Amino acid sequence: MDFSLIIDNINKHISLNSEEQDYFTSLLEVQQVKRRAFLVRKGEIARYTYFITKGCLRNYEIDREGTIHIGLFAVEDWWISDLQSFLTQTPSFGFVDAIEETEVMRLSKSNYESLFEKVPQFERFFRIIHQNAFIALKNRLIDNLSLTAEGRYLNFIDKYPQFNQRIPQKQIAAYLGITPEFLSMLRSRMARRS
Amino acid sequence: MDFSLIIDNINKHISLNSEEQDYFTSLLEVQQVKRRAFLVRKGEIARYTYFITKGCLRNYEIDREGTIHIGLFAVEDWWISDLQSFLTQTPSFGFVDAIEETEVMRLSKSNYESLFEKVPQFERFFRIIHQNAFIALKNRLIDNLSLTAEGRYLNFIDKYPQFNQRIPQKQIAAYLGITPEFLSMLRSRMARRS
DNA sequence: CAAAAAAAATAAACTAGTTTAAGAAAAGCC
DNA sequence: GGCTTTTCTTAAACTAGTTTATTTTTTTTG
Repeated sequence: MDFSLIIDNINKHISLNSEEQDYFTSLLEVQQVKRRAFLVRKGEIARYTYFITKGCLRNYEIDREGTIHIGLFAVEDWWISDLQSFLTQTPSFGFVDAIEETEVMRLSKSNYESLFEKVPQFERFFRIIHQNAFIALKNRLIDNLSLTAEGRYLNFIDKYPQFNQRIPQKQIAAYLGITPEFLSMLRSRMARRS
Repeated sequence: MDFSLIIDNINKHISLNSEEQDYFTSLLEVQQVKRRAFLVRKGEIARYTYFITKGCLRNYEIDREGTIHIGLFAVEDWWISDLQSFLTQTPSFGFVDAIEETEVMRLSKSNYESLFEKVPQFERFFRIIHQNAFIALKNRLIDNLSLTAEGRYLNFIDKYPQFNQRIPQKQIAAYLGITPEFLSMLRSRMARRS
């Protein structure tokens, strides 16, 4: 089993000795996720948080009108779950599913808690991960308030070029909060101008 | 000095003995904040996190066009700071200022850290506070994507009736991401209909 | 590889929200 | 208490983004 990606990810923020690394990896389970398969469904409790070793997942919610709103796209080297549900162990309001054939390493809530007890440095690690999620969310909120659809799209391409390649436009539109038709129009307008 | 409000706030999530309570309150400093005075300015490092005992504060950012975008309003019994700046001790992107004459109890970053060492339960307390901030932010993002301006306003009144009373409409409009003119129009339309 | 299904493009009619400008009301201030 | 500044209202012209419908292209699947 190849843990190098996840170990490197951890070591970006904390320093583990090999014993701690081994303990950590012993808590992980590998899971293959088929395209369109769900890792978390609305109403279920998110039992795991997931680290992506290959592929692409999304976290989204469906509103009263049935419209999809995307909270997060995640690719290799990212952590994803329905954070609210995972952290509070209450039923999820959203879904997590696979946009592509994906491989994840999952960590259960109980193992996550044990990890904090045995290797307290992980408190710091996950605090940083969650802080970064908060900061990203806040920046996105400000962007949504301050930029036009075109500005948000340019921003998205610039910030996440890797997503722009692999994620269907329809979903990028949902992420940006516009209709796919309008995104299509923006793209053709931008192509015409350049 | 009356610490009952802040002690009650803490005891909603954790249980402290009186020694721990005393240690905690010994780390606090009381500060009076005049209307329009700043607690955090863009470019400065947020040295404190603030608990409001009286009054109303806001956290906001100014975009490239000079438009104000409000991240958070907070009244009595709420914690506020520029979280990104406070937690990472890096220069703030936003401001925190007073909408009314306000009194806060502030906790410095270094005392915040000491608190974790001496009373580890506070790790849990602030984890919950930050989790709740994350959840609120995410819900707001989804609301911004899924509701019309009118829906967001109704939602706002319903969720924060106390804010609707004390906060100028102009600022509510900034929070909702619409112009004050449009909010005024919405209000008169709503009044006409009911 | 062909058929079916899903995604993307185009375009016209429409609507939610902005902009600009001017006047009325309310709040802050010697 | 009156003067100044800020906030709120109203309304008309405008623009960004939606809706609906049709066609084309791409992807999926047997």
